[in-house]
Amino acid sequence: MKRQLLVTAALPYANGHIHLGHLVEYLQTDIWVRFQKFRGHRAIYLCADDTHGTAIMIRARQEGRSEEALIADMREHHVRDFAGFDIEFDNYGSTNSPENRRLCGEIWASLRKAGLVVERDVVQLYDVQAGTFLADRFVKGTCPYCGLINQYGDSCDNGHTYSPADLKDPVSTLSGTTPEVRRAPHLFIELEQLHAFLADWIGADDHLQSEVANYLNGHFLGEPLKDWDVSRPAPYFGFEIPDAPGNFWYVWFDAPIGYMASLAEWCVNFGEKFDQWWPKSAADGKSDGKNNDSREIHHFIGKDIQYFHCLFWPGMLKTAGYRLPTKVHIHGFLTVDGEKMAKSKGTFVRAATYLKHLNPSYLRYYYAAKLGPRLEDLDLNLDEFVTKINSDLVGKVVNLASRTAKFVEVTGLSAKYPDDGGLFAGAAAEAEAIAAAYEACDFNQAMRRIMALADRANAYVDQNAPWQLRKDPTQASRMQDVCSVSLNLFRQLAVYLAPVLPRLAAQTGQLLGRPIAHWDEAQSPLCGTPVAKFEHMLTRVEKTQVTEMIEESKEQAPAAVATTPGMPGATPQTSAPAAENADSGAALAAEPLAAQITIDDFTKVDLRVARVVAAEDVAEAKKLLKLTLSLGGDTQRTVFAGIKEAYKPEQLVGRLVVMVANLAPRQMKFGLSEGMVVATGPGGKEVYLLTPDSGAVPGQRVL
RNA sequence: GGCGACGUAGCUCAGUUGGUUAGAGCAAUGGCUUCAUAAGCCAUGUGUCGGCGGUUCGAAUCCGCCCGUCGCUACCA
Repeated sequence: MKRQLLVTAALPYANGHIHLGHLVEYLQTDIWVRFQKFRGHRAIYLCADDTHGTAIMIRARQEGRSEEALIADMREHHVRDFAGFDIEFDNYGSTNSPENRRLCGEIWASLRKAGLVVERDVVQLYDVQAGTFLADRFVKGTCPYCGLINQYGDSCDNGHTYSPADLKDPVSTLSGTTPEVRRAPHLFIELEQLHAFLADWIGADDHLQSEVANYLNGHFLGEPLKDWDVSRPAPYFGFEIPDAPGNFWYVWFDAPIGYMASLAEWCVNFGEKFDQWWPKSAADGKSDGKNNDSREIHHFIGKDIQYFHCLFWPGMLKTAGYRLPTKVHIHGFLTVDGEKMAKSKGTFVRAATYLKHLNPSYLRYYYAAKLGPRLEDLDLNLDEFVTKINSDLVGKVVNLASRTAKFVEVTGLSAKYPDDGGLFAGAAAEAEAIAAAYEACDFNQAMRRIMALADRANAYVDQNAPWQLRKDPTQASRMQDVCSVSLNLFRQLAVYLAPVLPRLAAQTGQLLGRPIAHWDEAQSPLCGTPVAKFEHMLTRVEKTQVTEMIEESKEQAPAAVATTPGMPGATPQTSAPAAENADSGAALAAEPLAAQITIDDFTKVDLRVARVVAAEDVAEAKKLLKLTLSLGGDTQRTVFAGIKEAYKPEQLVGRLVVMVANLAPRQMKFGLSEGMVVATGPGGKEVYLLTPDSGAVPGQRVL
């Protein structure tokens, strides 16, 4: 049966550049779609830039240009990066499009009609000077419960949560002014009304990987679903809600609808009908994805945005009467050499930087060789990357052509396919198993099977030694036969690898005078056709190329920090830690200066030099060390400091630190903390204690 | 602390509806070959399948507990 597949990858946010982490998803999806097309199904690969939201608005302001100019610029970068990796979208749209506005309106209307929308006031801080409401992370102030200063608008570092309106001494990080408390109506979707439906959908028909269904059941469906705040008061870069003037749809509302908008655009461009691809559900309302026709909808996303795609999105589609996704395929994050990508280590590599140093086919193959159907993180091991490309692609696959093609440049392939001991037939018989692996997104299994075939083919060449036959003119036809077998086995591999390595498929078509256009071409050998002059198809990777790429990524780090944590459309690692190794504006940009204070304000904080006289691990705590600090004489303080990941207790004993000595004591699970030590850094392993220069003694005040 | 995933050769991983001596690739070692992008072929080794206990005629595979790693979450910073 010929299937019709609508396939999407998550929409990259227009606030950051594409990097190797994103590419896991776009390549995984590209390979899958190419595979489907190659098998003769109708498939389209849709994507778009995700363009709305506060982060874009603020950044555009900072850069002194319009949001439209900003997103147009980023779009250009994204499109170029994707093309550089042979990622072939059928349509690349934007959430800031008329189609999207229209579809948002339509879906919104059905949510209204279904009685899912409720209005409720939200108390928020308003920056009069900037003329905008402040999201929690744009406000800083003092915790109303514990007096901790410099805290975000929703919760303090001591774990108290509160409304931003309760924050003491609030300051807008946008303007440095004191914001006003304003009340604004927000619109919420009562997702709980769809609870039963969602629980059913999540558990049914293989819509989700089992581990995902499991996670959602455990984390969300066990209790009532919370209302979803989908509106933002002006100003906001997005679409104004037609029946709620002055309010805009929250970016996560219009982002997934962007899939549909991209489809709509594609339909216009190619004269297709929208509802042929994204049909309305049956009249009985059973939009459960298991419709009896051959139309399928597949979303590929990262594990960070499961929540939106597996709860809100099905809920919206269901309510609007659209067909639900056939499957949401969820992948893990990328690590490099076993660790989270880090700008400081140069492992946060932009797509464009990679392309300066390395061939995109390498990454396509490497990811394919590592990707499985499950939600697992994928490790890019740089040494393995080099050996795998060289040994698999160059040593095994391409070598098959390069070691035999030139022997038959003159004669072409044998007129009749020779006896190869069943090798070609055997490899042809693998087609379905390999296809099944691709279909299941088990690319690593597909690659393993293909490489096993490559091994057999190389053994054949070795046993039949065409270079020996060549020396004996009476063996000319035998030699041609052997090379014909070898090249046909090679071509078979190129067919199987075509979804992953489209360039290799094209080159093979060139070499053997016949384009590779369909999966089934692995079923029958070429005979009696000419062979072109062999040209190198893929060069070996040198470790130095990889090293240079990493080095350049280190240098580039400061410029690449613009991404905003946790924003919509986020594919993996858009929320990677900010760079902190260079004197760029990154750290400052990540945390703008607090409002001005007077010297009196400052002297309220009594900072003192203290010596660590004892430090012990708090075994049950993940982050805490228990420090005993001496302020000189008999005065000692116990402080629990969240520096466990960064320091070992024995490293600390004896050293001087700076502590906040007049901080209100705080009862913690493990004891009373009587102050805090001063440190900087983003947290986790990257915490840096402050130390006075030598000469300072405990008890001295820091001013 | 809670939830989840994972833990198989030096490395990356495959393998579980329970069934004979546990696999692949890479790396390593020895040999062969020299057509090929210092490519290829053959041979070889290694594993208490994280640990303990249970179910079973039989467990890497099922169950329980424990340990470790990672993620989310809580507490906390």
